[in-house]
Amino acid sequence: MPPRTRHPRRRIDGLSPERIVDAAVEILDAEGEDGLTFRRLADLLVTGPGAIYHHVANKGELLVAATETILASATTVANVDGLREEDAVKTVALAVFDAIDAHPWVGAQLANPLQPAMVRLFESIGRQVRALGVPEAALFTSTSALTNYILGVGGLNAANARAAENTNRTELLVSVSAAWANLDPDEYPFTRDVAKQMREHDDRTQFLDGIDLILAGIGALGRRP
Amino acid sequence: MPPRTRHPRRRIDGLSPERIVDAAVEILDAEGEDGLTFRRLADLLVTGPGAIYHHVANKGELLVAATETILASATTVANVDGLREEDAVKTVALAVFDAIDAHPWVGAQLANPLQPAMVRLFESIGRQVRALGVPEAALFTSTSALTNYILGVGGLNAANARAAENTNRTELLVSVSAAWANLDPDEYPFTRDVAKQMREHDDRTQFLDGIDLILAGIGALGRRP
DNA sequence: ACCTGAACACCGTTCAAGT
DNA sequence: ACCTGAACACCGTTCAAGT
Repeated sequence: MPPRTRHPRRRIDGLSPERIVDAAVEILDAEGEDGLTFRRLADLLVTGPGAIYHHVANKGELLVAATETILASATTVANVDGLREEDAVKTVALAVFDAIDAHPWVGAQLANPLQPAMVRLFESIGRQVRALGVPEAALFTSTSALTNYILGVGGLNAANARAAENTNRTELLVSVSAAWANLDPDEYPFTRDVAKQMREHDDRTQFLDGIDLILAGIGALGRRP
Repeated sequence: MPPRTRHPRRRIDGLSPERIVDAAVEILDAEGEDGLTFRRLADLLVTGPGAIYHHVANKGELLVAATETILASATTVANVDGLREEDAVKTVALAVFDAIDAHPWVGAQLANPLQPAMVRLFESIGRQVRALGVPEAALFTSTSALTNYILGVGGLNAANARAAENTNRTELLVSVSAAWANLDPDEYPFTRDVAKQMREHDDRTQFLDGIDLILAGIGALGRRP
């Protein structure tokens, strides 16, 4: 009998952009950014590396398409009505955070200005910010502040996942916290003091607290126009 | 007579980590992240690629060291006394922003958790945040929010520089603004409306306004503990 | 039209051989 | 001890040759 593989029914018919992107996401999730190569992808799709170029222009486009499949739902979720604007912002932000948490390589893609997901995120947040009654002149700044914060957290998460490829996340937090606690007390008094909070904090709560902080700032601006 | 080169006096004596890192910064500034290879670096230093490994462990360490030379002064500048805490935060943030503006490849390095410059930035900002009288429980969140925002802006600047390798910055802003203005009015009403602000905004002012927003949020938290 | 896989022009890194 | 540069084990991408 034929050996059972993890992908018994691949290639019953031809390649397609969708099939290629799905395989890319599978590799990215399992092996990280460095694991995605056209040779590895061709192996998984039971073909040669050249075949992929008939459906995808290059690696950059493949990464954009892969990011799209992960963030498509997250960046449009705020259209749910009946929420306070602040809660709608938090809902989108958290959806993006959770998507990056489950697929850390997405975090590194957010900085790509060709990434449609970033425009959708900007749009989703911007609408809520406008609905909050923020003055016209402060709309761009307010939306940018929220978007840049989300991008920054995403970038860090992606980098942390890269650094902790073989350990798990809490182990990494413990080791970073330990490193901070051992810093020179004269040069790094603040970071040392805060090392414990770093170890004990919940990433998700912490992320939301940051969003709240920026929303509070936006509220303060709105009140003195 | 011998031909004049751009580096007539290189290699009068041996290699050193400093010389290697300086050459790396020179290449990074002139040709961007992709331009830095060990072969290119060896050419500039009039040696072979293997020689570099006697002074630098690998490419990652080289990038960390290169980032250090650019951010060393920026991340410690806040020790200037006599400033309001808010102004001290803005001074450090702006120093980092200007460093990234002058050396866009630095922006992509900020997410690296092994980057000592990030710890120094966190420390510098954290001290000022503590001096602002922020409650102990909110110190980590407040400092993280500011740091993540700076990291996010840095990541975007790095990506924009990569995307605009052959055009200049204002040209890029114009083309992004045009792309935004042409988005589907039903799907992207907010982004379309804001496209003009995107084109006309001053990056530096915009960045500082975002810092002000987060500082306002921190102030609001402090007032209701 | 779609696929194949060898080939091209690169990488980062190693290491025997030189001085 | 330091340097050299060929060699190794890869990349992304192209393209003649096949179906």
